[in-house]
Amino acid sequence: MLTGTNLVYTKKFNLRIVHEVIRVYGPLSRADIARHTELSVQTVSNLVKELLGHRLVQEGGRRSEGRGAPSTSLTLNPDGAYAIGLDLDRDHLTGVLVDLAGNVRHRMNVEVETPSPTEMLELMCGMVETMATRQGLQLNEVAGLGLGVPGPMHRDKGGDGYLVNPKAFPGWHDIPLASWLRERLNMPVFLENNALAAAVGERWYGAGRQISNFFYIYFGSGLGGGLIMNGQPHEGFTGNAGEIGYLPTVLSRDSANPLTEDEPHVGLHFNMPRLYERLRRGGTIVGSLEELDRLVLEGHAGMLEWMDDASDHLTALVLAIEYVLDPEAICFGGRLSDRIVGGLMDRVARLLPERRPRGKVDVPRHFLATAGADAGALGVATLPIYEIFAPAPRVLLKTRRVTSNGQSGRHRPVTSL
Amino acid sequence: MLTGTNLVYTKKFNLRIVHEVIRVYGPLSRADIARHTELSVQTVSNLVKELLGHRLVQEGGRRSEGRGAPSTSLTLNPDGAYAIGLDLDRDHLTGVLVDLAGNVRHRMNVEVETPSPTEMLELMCGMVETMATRQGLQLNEVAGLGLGVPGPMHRDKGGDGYLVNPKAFPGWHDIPLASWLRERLNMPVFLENNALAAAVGERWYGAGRQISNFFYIYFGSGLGGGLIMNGQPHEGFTGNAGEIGYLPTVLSRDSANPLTEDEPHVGLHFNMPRLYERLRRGGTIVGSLEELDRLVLEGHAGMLEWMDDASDHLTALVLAIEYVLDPEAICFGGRLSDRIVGGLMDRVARLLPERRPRGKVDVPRHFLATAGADAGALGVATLPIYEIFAPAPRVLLKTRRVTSNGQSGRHRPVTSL
DNA sequence: GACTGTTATTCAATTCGTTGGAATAATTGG
DNA sequence: CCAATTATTCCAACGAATTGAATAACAGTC
Repeated sequence: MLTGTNLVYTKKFNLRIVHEVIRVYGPLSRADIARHTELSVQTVSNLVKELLGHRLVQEGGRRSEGRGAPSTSLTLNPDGAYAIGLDLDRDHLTGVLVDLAGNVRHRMNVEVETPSPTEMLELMCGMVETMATRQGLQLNEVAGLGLGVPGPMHRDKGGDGYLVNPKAFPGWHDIPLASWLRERLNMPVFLENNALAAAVGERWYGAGRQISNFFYIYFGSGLGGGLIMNGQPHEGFTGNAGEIGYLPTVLSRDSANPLTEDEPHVGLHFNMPRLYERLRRGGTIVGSLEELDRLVLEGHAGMLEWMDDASDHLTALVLAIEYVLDPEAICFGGRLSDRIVGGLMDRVARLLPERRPRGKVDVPRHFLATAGADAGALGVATLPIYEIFAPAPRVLLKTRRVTSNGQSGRHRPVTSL
Repeated sequence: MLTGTNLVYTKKFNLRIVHEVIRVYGPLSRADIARHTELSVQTVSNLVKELLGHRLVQEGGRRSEGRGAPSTSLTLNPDGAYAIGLDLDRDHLTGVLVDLAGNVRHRMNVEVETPSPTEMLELMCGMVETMATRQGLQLNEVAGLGLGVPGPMHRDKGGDGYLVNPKAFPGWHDIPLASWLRERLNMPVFLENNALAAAVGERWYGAGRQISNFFYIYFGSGLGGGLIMNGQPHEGFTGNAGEIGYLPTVLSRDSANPLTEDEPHVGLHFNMPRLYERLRRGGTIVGSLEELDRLVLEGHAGMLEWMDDASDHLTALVLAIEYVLDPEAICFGGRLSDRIVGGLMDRVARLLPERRPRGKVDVPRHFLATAGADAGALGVATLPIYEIFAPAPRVLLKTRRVTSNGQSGRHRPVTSL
């Protein structure tokens, strides 16, 4: 826990910092990097040479600005590493293969319905192998696999996560999906709440690159949330931080509505099957997110009504987040279309001022996620990348705890920063 | 922001780690420290020698366990450093002088009533000088001054905090109290929300030493909260993280109780002046926290009724904290007596199970703060100590940003780890 | 009581990444 | 064409952690 450090770890960290600075602010020259990192130019030169050797960065053309020697610009090499992300939800499995620059090189999508764990394992392995093959990669050339699941989840001692969602995934209790996949694919596997994964993706490739404290409100087939603090994903003690969907609708019992079994928590208002049912009662038969988007575009009354109701609850959640966490920003995204998410954001923005108990001067700003509907899959795909490259403070410490990804013996790490 | 590091910072950090390990797990031998920190025994020996030179640690007797050479035990030297904390609230100003081991060596308390900023400045400087003199210290031998104020607050560009509380502190708008004190006393000054300060105190000296993720619910003359994440205090983007008192009582508007101007946020149920008024309406005249404690001891019906009401709202807040943050524990403390806080905790523990929407397996545990009624003052006093000794990840980085404490030119730092 | 294995601590030499200064190269501005 | 400026690399040096050896002190065993 309270471990020291030494110059070996210093180098590991500085390598990651140089990589990170290029990723976030690039293209950059060696001198630029030195200014950003406050490292000496000599040190930067050495570190860059090493990154070039690993083919993680590449030299661009020489560019001269003002007088002085022209600088050689450095950018990340997109083909420096690949990772695969699988986003599992109650109705679908989406897979993406991304490169180091965050480009989605391949994408697959399958509709599913209450699959059994073993069926799902086969489906997942098939997807991973198919996408790797398409990219012309051996499995051991893939940096790792990220797997996003709808929360809540449970973590065992080794840090591996298990689904805890008896309603959407009956028969999945205590299924060690991550271990299975590691065994089969022989690569690092990261199982994570898809909301937090989406937040990591936004932090890594989206608007979150410049924001180190934000909350991500994730609209999947339910409502989830992920938390980035000090630039790092925050899982919480049991891995369920940000599970705002489970907050009771009515916080105090002495209010006039008593708690009913039917409507206990906010998330139910964002449950897609329930929304379909609600629309069906109004005479509109839909069953997919695309159709919902079309309804909004057409100005469907029942759908707009739902958005009003939903944003009312959403406003409450935003308030809770504001006061408990005081983040710099709140990001809205997920699998719902940008039109729907944007509509909810507009409504929340209108409701918020009158709901804040007293005039706050500094309020977090809201922004729409940049990743679009594949935010979840892209997010989990970044988890292996993040593990390898992120300049987390942890990298500096000697703590050699067993990581949760637990790469088994045979896997040769793609890179060893 | 994304700065590198080098071996100078490595040493600074390792020095702090050794100090911290002794503080938390001590007394420890050099060999013990090496095992904890994963540093080599030689490195530890060198670092300990340096700490001994600074008189920050001291050698105890030699102790032999089993075979082998006996080890010399090391403990912190309580007199290695002193700091002063002032806890300001609407009705009082409490000051403590603490040593490095967290012992309160001197304590002062003054009742106040809507003081002007200049009056308060004089009062504070007087307290600081009095306590320093009693301890036989020059002002420049004090590591620093921590100042706790009831939130919310506002931070300027330089990181200095300003009170934003027009009701309890009229005429204090835009008063740079921290700068004034720095100017007058010529020592580092840290202005912080007293709830967060109490959390830091609990983390540093109390049960929080072993817990690195917890939320501190602070009962002052209002309701506040402080957040420790990854062992570090979390201020939030505007310095107001944890201000749970400002959450609306009823989260969703479509509930049967509409929002009234009179009862908008949860904190009002924990507002002491309002509690006094409530008891007065019931025929009981009290005006201090000690009297409230006595009422509970005597089983006063109105007071017990308030505790029932209050814990109902508290339960809601605990739920919000559980789901947004997922901390390891929640700490209850502040200026209310342990009897009252304990009573509230008991009631919350009874209410919680039936209010959680569905069966959670891992729930944060609750514990009573160890510091007692002076938690706030003790907490702020630890802020300067924390700044000097805490092995925060930041210490490892080259970022030489202007710190918020902003020690001016003349002050010679007590120690330079 | 001498011997052996174990543990704590320090001394001396080594290692390794960062650093500072000097050197080289390329470009702009006058 | 020359001076100033900027980017980059070569080289020697520094400093902190590390490794290995040495010393010391103790418990248990024969």
